[in-house]
Amino acid sequence: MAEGSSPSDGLLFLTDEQLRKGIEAMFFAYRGFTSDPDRILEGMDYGRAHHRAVHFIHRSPGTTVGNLLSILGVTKQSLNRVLRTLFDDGLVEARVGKADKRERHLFLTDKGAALERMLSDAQRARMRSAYRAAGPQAVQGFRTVLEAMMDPELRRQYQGLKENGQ
Amino acid sequence: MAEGSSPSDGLLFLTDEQLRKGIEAMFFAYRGFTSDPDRILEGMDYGRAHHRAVHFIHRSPGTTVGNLLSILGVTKQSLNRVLRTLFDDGLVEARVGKADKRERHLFLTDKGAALERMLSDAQRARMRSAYRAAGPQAVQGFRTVLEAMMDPELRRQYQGLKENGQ
DNA sequence: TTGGAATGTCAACAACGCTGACGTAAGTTG
DNA sequence: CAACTTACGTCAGCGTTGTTGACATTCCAA
Repeated sequence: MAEGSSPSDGLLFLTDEQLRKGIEAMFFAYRGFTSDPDRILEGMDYGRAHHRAVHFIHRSPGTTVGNLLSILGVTKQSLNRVLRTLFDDGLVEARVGKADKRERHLFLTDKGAALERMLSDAQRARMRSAYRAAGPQAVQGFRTVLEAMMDPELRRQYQGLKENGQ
Repeated sequence: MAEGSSPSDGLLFLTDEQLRKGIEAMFFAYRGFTSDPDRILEGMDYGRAHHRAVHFIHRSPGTTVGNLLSILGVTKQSLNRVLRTLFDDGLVEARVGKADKRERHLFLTDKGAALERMLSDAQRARMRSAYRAAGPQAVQGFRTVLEAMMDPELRRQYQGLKENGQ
């Protein structure tokens, strides 16, 4: 039992202990991932939910409420509460759809775009430094594993964003 | 401007667009990451906070309340609410410290261990399938980037867990 | 015209963060 | 021993963000 005691020795990275470390890495990394925007938003009347809305409206200008709902995976009541404050504060603007007048297309105002920039600058700074420290090959692996971890439905959403992402 | 239009051509993985994709990958992957345990816990009177407590008590049996507080990064009031229900339901047990009687050392009961297993089996299954699909090299990169993304303080916690991790 | 889709809104509630304040037991130090 | 500090518990109150359920409006489509 010197070596080769496991089924097929290239599979040591699939041991429960390795998987557990991956789980904990996700937990701690996600904390870091959200901490910079959270810090910026605290004190303003906004939170993580506002950040997400602003992010995806920036990402896909003109997206509809329903589309945003399916990306964010929350109820319309929950999203609506967030959108209302963003309208009221003049960060987001809704234009009635041309083709389908029931739809409301969402856009950031200049003020909204300014907030989005502040938030995403902070978040990108952390990603950039992590990416730089890890190197391109690690980044490739990072993205591969994350994609494999998504629910198929969410993966489609994610990949959909990629394409129309400018 | 055919190729080589960027400062130093190995750095294309640091463009804003690449970073944005990484950010979105974290967002969607984390949703998948938490969804299986969430599904199991819904209906029981527990939530994500209970899962985290149970996870780290399993991981470091005999850990103290204070230690758990620093790992989870929440207030004692918040943690206490969670621990109380776990005590009441007989999932977690506290033993007064021998050396320092102010400390309470936390352990899972059999019932608690059973819940932990159910939750971590589900979560590991997802990780395992993602790891398998991505391959060992990608997994290596995944872990490297996540570690680089953590706050230094949290990274120490994470690495501390690694060592005493069985 | 009738049904369903897209959206808004009111009300109530739950989970889980937070702060502030107070209490108690037990170590530690002067 | 007295005084301070640490580890923990607890009460009360509050904020964000998620949930259901119910109801209204507008408008596309069959």
